[in-house]
Amino acid sequence: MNLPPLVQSFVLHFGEMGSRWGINRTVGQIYALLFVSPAPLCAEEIADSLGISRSNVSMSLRELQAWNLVLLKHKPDDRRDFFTTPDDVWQILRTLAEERKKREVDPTLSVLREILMQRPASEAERYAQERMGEMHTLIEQLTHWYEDVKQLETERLATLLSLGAKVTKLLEAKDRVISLGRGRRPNPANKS
Amino acid sequence: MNLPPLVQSFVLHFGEMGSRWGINRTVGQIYALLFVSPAPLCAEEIADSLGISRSNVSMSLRELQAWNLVLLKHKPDDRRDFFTTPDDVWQILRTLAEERKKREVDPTLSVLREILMQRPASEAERYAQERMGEMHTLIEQLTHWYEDVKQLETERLATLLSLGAKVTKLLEAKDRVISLGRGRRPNPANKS
DNA sequence: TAGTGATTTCAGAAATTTCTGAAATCACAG
DNA sequence: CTGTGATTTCAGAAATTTCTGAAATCACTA
Repeated sequence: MNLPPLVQSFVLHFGEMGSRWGINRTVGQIYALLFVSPAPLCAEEIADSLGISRSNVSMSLRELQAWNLVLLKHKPDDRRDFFTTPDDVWQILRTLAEERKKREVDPTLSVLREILMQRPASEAERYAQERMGEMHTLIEQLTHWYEDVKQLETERLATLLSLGAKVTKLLEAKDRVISLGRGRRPNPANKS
Repeated sequence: MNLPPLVQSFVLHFGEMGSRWGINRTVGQIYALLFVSPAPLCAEEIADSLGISRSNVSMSLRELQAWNLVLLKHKPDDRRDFFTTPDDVWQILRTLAEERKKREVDPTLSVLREILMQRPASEAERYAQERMGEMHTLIEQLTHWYEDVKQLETERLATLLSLGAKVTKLLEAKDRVISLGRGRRPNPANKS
């Protein structure tokens, strides 16, 4: 591996991290390298910088493309493909969330739904279904929230983040106002 | 594997999923099995149900304990250990979030901070640091938000979830009230 | 159409992870 | 102590994943 020390630490860490997620070491390293490179890199440059085979780079880039995590660029009068990551880290976060949901959450929800449709043939199955129902409900709540907030513009999203738990204070305040103004009982869980 | 069909589907799916995360197939399967079992199971029962070796069960349970994902129970006059998962799925979610943060986010933050302390020795390093700074800022924002909302009682958390993006509406309303009442300009990003 | 360089594919090699059975350890009862 | 059963450890076997080099494919030019 032939990189400036700071970049190398970063790349190595992402390699480690990669294996702790589902993606493998090389994929993590390539992503990290692209992320901190000022200009797009071609496959050969990546292979040289990381000291890995050209074919490994090809396969790993394919993987990153499947995750929508890299952008393909071209230089005039150069047939080679060049790769980068998006500039905006918020955009990267969104992509990551979306892809992980697609790969991890959606299949689980669909398996759960499938199982919950069936009729339990024993007390053991009845109880198992009950538990899966609880899990299903929780995941649905989380994904609904996600589908909702992912629509927000980045600025609003950042605002929401920075408020954190303090929004609950607002909720209380709002409930007071409403109940005061219209004589209704507060019901913070009401969706509409 | 010797399980009721519904349970088996669930267990197999979690095994698959496990490998897509960092944990391995067996660990995922054991967790799934415990989750849907009405009563705590001992190691031997797990080994039999899943058709895996006793020693594999032992190592996998150790792994699950390291994740704080299982509870140890004892029956009177029985020396064996029995295992379950917590009843409350929200509690499970909290544990999962906490442990993943500990293993994935915290080490990354610490590597980033370390690198950002250093003085760049070249333009390439300078740019790389800039990018890592962006990443660091984003992750800090996310973890601050997390540290904040994880304190909430489950009921409030659920309320917050169900509101989703609608809280931004409230923020706008609040800003109007404040600016009206006190003659201040709205500043939704203001933390205090 | 032949030639050139970039890229991909893929069979097998290398590395890593997972799993097992046998032995060791442990905890307790008699 | 000694025996019994539960549990853990760990070296190596088995399985899986990752990586490579050689060959194939592709895209484009002359």
